[in-house]
Amino acid sequence: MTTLKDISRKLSISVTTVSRALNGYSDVNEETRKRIHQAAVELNYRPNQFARKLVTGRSGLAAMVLPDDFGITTREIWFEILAGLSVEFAKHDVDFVLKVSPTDQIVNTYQRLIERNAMDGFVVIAALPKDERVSLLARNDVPLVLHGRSEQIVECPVFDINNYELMLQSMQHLLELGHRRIAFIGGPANHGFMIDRTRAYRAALASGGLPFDPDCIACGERMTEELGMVNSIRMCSSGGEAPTAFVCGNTMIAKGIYSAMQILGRNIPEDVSVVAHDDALPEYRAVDFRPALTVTRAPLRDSSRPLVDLLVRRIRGEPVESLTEIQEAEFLVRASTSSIESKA
Amino acid sequence: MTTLKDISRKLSISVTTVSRALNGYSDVNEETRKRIHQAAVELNYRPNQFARKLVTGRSGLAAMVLPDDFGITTREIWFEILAGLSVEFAKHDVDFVLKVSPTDQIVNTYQRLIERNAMDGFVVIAALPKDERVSLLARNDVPLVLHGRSEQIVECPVFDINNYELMLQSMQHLLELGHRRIAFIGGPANHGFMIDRTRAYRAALASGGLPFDPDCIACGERMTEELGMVNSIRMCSSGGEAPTAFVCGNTMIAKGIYSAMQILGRNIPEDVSVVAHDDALPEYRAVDFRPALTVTRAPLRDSSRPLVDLLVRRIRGEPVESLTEIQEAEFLVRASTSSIESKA
DNA sequence: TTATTAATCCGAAACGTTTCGGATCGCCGA
DNA sequence: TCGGCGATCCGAAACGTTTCGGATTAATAA
Repeated sequence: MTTLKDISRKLSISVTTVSRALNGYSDVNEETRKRIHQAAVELNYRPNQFARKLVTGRSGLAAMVLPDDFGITTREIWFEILAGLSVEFAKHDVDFVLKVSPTDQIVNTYQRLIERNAMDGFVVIAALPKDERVSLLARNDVPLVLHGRSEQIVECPVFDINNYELMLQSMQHLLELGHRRIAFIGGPANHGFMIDRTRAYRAALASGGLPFDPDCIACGERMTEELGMVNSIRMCSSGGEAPTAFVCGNTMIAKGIYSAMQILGRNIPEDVSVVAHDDALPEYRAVDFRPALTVTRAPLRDSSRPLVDLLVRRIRGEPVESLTEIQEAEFLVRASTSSIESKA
Repeated sequence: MTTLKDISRKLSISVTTVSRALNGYSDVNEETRKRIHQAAVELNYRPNQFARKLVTGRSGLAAMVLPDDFGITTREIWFEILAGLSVEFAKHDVDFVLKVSPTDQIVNTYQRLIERNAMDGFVVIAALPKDERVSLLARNDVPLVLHGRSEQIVECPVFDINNYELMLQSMQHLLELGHRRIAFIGGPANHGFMIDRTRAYRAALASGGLPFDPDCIACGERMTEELGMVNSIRMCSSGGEAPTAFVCGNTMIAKGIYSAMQILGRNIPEDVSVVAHDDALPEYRAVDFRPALTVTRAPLRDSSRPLVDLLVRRIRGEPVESLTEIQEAEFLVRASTSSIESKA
């Protein structure tokens, strides 16, 4: 392993100057800088990040800790997120460490990690409105980036999609098509994104002069096909008036609804319209649904980069105020929605 | 952050002694050791692993690098492996870093990691008979543990299941039931486990006095439902004699065969028997197949612990000879296999 | 009594960086 | 001639450990 001292010796230049040359300081002659760089590549020099950490305090390590029961989502989605983060972090020369912890031990795990003081920062996914992880990290002044907004006033970078707006779009689309009874099958009620979407759902109903019916909204810890299937069947076969349209928290839920409607003998879009939010894996293409699914789209895959960028910039010391990014979803009208009139 | 010096100051004991006390050296009085330990917990001391690395050379970091196209398996399986490794490594106080790399860049990624000299070791999954990753790591003297045996003579710990034996068991079971035409639908032909299983497949055929028919064996890069479906249909509907039994590389392939047989109107186990190797996720329970699937079982989940143990021991300097672990699979006879006579 | 030994302890160097606070030198303007 | 300045360079300290090679003391053996 070659060190600064090796270069220094070879060139008869002080270690200080070698260090400063390699780190791009201005007080080194352009000519010597060149010689130093050349020697560095010749000797295949790689800075020792541990020595560096000792003096700068930065380790080049970032972590994510996730619950061993997968929390709100599935193995596949987690993997997608992990893989994305890993490659994005690598671009900034930071190593991504993965911690998996029993769900009831998550906060302890964070606590230990903070005490060890080895990570430059954390990415926290699916923030709750009041999130213990977030407050713990913030309290200890360790950088984090949040996916999903948190109610807590906390000084940290945030990346999120505009959940309020995308729900509004879906609803307006359905309202314009003449739907008067629109159901919403979403995700875990306590999560930020669900709160936003629910708010938008109610706002849209109100703007359309429609009442809010608790029977037309369903939440569930896991946003699965099953959730969509079970709840759409319930809504369609209970005593009340059946919905003519469904808005789904994701495409799996939509898939469940597709199956349910087939079972019930109702056609999409003639009898019921379906809209979903699509943040799904590349394989689960909403466009491959039959009929093709109308969606608001904001692929999960696209969130790794902004998340990592924000965290890295935070670690570098950029002021937090500049580190918020809210992404708008695309709205893609396809074949799963149609005007209510066509039913008659 | 509290350091050795803080404890040293508080107790008026030299840093040296504090360090030695905490590391369990014998040349420190039992009484002072107690005082030091107590002070350490009072001050919430956590050793700085970076400083430690600088002098011992060990960082407490282990890594795995995997291809961004998932290689032979799926997101779900990778996640299962990652999660298992993460929790097992945590038990040894090592952080698990995940690297995802474009498939054609894998070796470069390793190269860079080796040069940076930051990882204590690597876990390498699905070893090829001649594996560039393995030889690269071995050549540079960096510890690794192998899942799956490699043909290369290489000094490294290995964990594997006994692929030869489990295939033999499945085949003997089918032979005893009177099957004479047995197909094998497996995985990627170049992988160690497939080589072993194919060898056992042929050996079993030979021991039963049966010919080897290339039409009765199918390999595929990805061990998916589709692979099982497509190949079993092909084997059953081509000109030749249809197999009366299938041995499958995993349970997904078996699932594909189940679907295929349903399409073809053949019953399991009356018309065809099916055996699979089951290393699957907890949810894909072979026992839930209808009819329940006969399997050789060795859950993937159970491999994290031995893998991590072996690697950690290697890093600690144990001699490699003692670091091989071959696990036998269970053989679970269920309802998907039956005697060939029952067909008549 | 003296040499030896065992039990404890410690000073200082080393690991590979970064950075603070100068030092040197040539040149310019006054 | 001299003070000052800009451009380059460097020594030394610091980060928090571990470890080598003793030092000290008291007990034991000769």
